[in-house]
Amino acid sequence: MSRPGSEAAGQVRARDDVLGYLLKHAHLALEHRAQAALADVGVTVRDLGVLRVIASGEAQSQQEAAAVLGVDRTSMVALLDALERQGIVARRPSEQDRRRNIIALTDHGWEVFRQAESRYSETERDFTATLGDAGAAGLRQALRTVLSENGHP
Amino acid sequence: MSRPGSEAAGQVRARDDVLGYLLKHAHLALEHRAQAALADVGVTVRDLGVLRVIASGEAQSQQEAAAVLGVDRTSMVALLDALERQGIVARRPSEQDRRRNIIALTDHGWEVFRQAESRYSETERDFTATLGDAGAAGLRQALRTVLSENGHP
DNA sequence: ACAAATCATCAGTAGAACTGACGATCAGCA
DNA sequence: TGCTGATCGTCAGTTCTACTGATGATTTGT
Repeated sequence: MSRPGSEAAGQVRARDDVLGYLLKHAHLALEHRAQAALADVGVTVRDLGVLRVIASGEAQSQQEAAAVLGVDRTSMVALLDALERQGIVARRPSEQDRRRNIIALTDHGWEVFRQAESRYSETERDFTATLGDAGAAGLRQALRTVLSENGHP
Repeated sequence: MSRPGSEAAGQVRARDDVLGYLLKHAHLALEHRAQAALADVGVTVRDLGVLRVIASGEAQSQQEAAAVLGVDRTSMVALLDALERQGIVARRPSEQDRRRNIIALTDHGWEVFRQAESRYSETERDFTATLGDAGAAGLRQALRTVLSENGHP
C-alpha cells in the first residue's frame, strides 16, 4: 500500500524546511506570547493592531483600517464595537463624507495603547533575542522584501 | 480627544516594523499562492501538510501527525476522513497497540503527494526568488532559530 | 485483576472569515 | 436639477477551525 518510511523519508522535505510551516508556527508562537503579555492590559493582539494603525495615522476610516490589517470590513465592525464600549476608541462621522466613520483614540485609548505597545515590543525583543539586533533586522527586512515582491501594499 | 496624526505618527511604529504583522501577512500571502497552485491537484495546503508528515515518517498515528502540525487532534479526524474518502490515505489499526490508527499513503496518495509537493516547492521558490538562494536559506534559518528558542519541538 | 491513562471519535460551543444584502451617502453626468 | 452607479458602515447567515468534554476501546502499571 505505502512505501516503508525508511525508504521514502529521505526523499521528503522535513517539516522545518517548509517555509509555510515556519512562518505559521513562528507567527503562532509570537502571538501566543504576546497574548499573555497583553492579558492584564485588557486588549488582544488583534485589538492592538487596530490601535496601531489608528495611532500611526495609517488609517482613518474603518475600511482603511480593515484593508491595512487584512481583516474583513465586516469583522472590523464588531472589533470597533468592543473597543468603543471600553472607551478606547471613538467613532465620529467624517464632515467631508458622512458615509465614513473617522476612528480616533480617546485619551484613555492612548494610555492603553502606550502600555500595550510597550509590552508587545518587549515580547518581540524577547522572541528574537537569540538572533541579535542585526539578525532581527535582517529577518524583518527579508519578510518585507518577499511581501512587497508578492503584491503587498 | 486624540492627538493629531501628524504629531503622533512619529512616535508610533509603522506596521511593517511589527514582526507579528510581517509573519502573519507573509504566511497568508504564501498560503494564498500555494492554494491556487494546488487547486487542480485536489488537495489544500492543509492536506499537504498532513501528507508530508506521513510521507516523511515524522508521524505514524493521528495524534502524532496532529501534534507535529499543531492542529487539534479532533480536527485531524475530519481532515483524515476527507483524505481517506478520496483514496489518498488509509487507516489501519496498529498491531502493537490497537487503539492507534496507523496512517499510510496509498499508491494514489503518493502520486498526489508527489505532484502537490512539486507545485508547492515551486511556489516557495517563486515566493522567495528575490532573496536569492542564500537569502531564502537565511530566512528559514532565522525562523528555525526563533522557533527552537521559544519552546518549539 | 483492577485502576489509571491513552487513542480515536463525536457533539456542542466559540471565534473569525466570508457572502450577500440593506440604507445612507457621495460623485458623475445628462 | 434629477438619475445612475459606486462607496461606506452595518447586519444576518454560512462556513471553517479551534477547543471542551464526553464516550468506548484498549493498553499500562501495580
